[in-house]
Amino acid sequence: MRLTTKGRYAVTAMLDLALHEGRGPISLADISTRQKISLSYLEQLFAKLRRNDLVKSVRGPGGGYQLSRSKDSIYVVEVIDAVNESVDATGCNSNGDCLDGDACLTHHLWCDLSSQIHQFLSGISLEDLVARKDVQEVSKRQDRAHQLLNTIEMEAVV
Amino acid sequence: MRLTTKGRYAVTAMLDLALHEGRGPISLADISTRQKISLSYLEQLFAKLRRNDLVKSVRGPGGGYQLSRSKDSIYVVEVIDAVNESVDATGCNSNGDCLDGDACLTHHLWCDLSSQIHQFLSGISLEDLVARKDVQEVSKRQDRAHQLLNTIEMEAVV
DNA sequence: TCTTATCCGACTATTTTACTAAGGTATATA
DNA sequence: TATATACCTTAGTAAAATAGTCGGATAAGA
Repeated sequence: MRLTTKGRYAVTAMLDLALHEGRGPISLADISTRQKISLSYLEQLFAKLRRNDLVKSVRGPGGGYQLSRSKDSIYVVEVIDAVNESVDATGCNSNGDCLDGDACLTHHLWCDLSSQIHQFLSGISLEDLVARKDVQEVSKRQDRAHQLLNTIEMEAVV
Repeated sequence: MRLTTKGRYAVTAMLDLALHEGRGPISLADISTRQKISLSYLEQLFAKLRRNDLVKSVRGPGGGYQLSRSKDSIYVVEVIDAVNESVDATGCNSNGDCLDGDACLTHHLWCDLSSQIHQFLSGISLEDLVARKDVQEVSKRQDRAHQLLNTIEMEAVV
């Protein structure tokens, strides 16, 4: 089992989409600056998210990504699964063949832990996260910083 | 956060100790054959377990390792911690400085997940595991195989 | 003193992570 | 139709971690 920046980035990016829903597609460039995630890395992650039907894309200028379903029906566990970060804590993908085809001493313990984690993460939707106060506060801060950056850019052009 | 064979090996080895308690120290060679874990790798893991006061060692022939406390006061989470496998799911060690010194959008989610996992694993002692039916069955199977191996070895010597 | 076993440090192959680079493709707008 | 935007794809890569191996030192019982 691993839970690293890959899965965290994916969930963060999906939450960013959920937070900025309703104003048309969101570009990866926007997510990249807001969440400080490398653009090309985001592209790789979104390729997987798209293949797993979690987002849909719009090409061309003004394009970007949108959630493919309503945010109350997308669960954190799906996002993590989509980028290949398994939530399985066993060494045998829960097959029970961890020690020469048989279960190892601690097989059931890791099974229990896995279902524990799975249950937790499959109980939290993007909607749930959007509704959280701490998320809203962080998001507000990020939006302010983002707008400020845009303003400076515009002035530079002029 | 990661939970790989390192942590699983450590817990498995500690459980092996707990299961064979009472007949003096258990050698790593025994654990190695029973649990199919490389002896040198076990040595590395037990160095850490010893430094964390989870086991005590007896050198020389007939020596080996014993639990340093009673098995009902050693919890799975301690064993995993001892071999440096963090149960923390955040990217900032729960410091909240994941994004330029501030919390990232999903910081609190990973905090919640971490405490969820921590709570689960700190609620399970070696005693609890020893008492489990599935553990006892696997252990019996392993002991039979182990004794058979010893018998064959003795005959080879003769 | 020989054997058994813990101790200890250094070394290594393999895998994964978290990227970067370098292109190509589709489409809205001027 | 030109062009800029933004998605899409593949390939490569530095750094870190994993899962070991190897060689030898130390301690204690037979």
